[in-house]
Amino acid sequence: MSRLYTYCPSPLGDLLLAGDGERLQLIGFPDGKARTRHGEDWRQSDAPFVELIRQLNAYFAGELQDFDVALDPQGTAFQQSVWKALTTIPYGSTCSYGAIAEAVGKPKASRAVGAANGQNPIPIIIPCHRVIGSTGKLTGFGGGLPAKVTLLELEQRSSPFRLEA
Amino acid sequence: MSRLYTYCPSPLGDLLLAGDGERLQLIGFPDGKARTRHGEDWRQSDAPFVELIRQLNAYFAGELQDFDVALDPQGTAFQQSVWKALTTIPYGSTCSYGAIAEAVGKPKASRAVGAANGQNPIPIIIPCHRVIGSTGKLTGFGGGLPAKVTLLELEQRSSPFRLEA
DNA sequence: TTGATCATGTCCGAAAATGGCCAGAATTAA
DNA sequence: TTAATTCTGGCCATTTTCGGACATGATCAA
Repeated sequence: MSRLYTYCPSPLGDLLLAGDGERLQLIGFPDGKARTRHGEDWRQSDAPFVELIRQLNAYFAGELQDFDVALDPQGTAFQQSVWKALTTIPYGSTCSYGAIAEAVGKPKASRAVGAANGQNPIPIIIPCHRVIGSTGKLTGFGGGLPAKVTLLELEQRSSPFRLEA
Repeated sequence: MSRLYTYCPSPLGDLLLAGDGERLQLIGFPDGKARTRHGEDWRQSDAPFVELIRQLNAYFAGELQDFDVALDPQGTAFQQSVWKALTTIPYGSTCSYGAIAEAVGKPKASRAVGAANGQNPIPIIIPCHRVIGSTGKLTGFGGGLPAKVTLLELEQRSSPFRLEA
C-alpha cells in the first residue's frame, strides 16, 4: 500500500504523518508501539500535510480544539464504530472504556474497545487519549503513557471549563 | 474483487470465464467443486473474452494445442511455481504428481502438488488435467473426474503422436 | 480489599486436520 | 510363482481451529 508521508515536529517528538494525498490515514509517534517510521515504498511529500501541520501546531499551542481534516482510518466495522464514537468526546474531558462500549451498542465489549483503541491509526485527532479506566487510571496508550499524560494535561490547561481536581 | 465475466458453451457445459479485462483469472466448470457461477458484484462483458473463446472452440475441436492468452492466476508462491510447471507438460502427454514435485525442487511434496493442482484457477489452459497418479489412476479433478477423462481423451485423439494403449 | 469469573472483538501463534501422493510391505487371487 | 490389491507410514502446503493476550468492567465470594 503505497502512501505519501512526512514528519512533523511536536512536543512529543517528530510525528509521522501519512495518507493517500487526499485523506489522512496515519499518525505515528516516534516511540509508539505501532508504526513509528515510514514504509519502504512510501513517497515523501509535504504538500498534502501543510494544513494539517498548521492545525497540529495550533493544537499543541492550546489554541485549537477541533480538527478539520479529511480522515480515512482503516479497520474492521467494529473498529470504525469505536473510532467514530471517540470523536464525540469533547476536548478537555474524558470517559471510560465501558462508556464507549455502551455508545457503540455493545455494553459488555469494554475490553474490545480497549483493543480497538490500541489500533487507532490516527491518535490525537481521533482522541483515544481521552478514554481512561473507570477507576480513573490511564492504563495505556499506543504512543506511550507519558504522551497520554502530556495530551490530557494540555487539554486540561487549555480547556475553557477548568475541572477541579 | 470486482471482475468481468461471461459464459462460454463447451462439450463440458457452460464454462465461466472471468478476468480483469486484460488478463484471464478464472475458468469455472458448471459442476466443479470450486466456483461455478459468477460473483455478486461482477460485471458481464463479452469483449475481453472473444479471442479466448475462439481458442477454446479450436481446442475442443482438436485443432489447437497451445493457448496464447494473458493469464493472471492468483495464489501463493508455491502454487504459482506448481502452476508454472504444469504449463511445461506437452499436449497429449501426462505425468505424475511426484514428477511435478521434482520439477519445483521439492521432490517429496507430491501431496502438496495435489492440493495446489486442486486450486488451479485456470484449468484447461493451465493443464492440471495432465497430471495423474504414479500408478496411472486419474485420482481427481476440480471439474469432476468425467471432465478430466474427456479432456485427456480429446488430447489423445488429436495428438500428432499416437500412444499405443 | 482482594481475587476469581465472565463477557467482547481482534490479532497472532501453535496445533491439528485436510487433501487430486507415493513407495514399500503385506495380503490376496490367479 | 506372479501379478494385482490393500495397508501403512511418511511427506508437504494450506486451511481451520483453538487458546491466549489485550489500553476493561461488573459481579460475587471470601
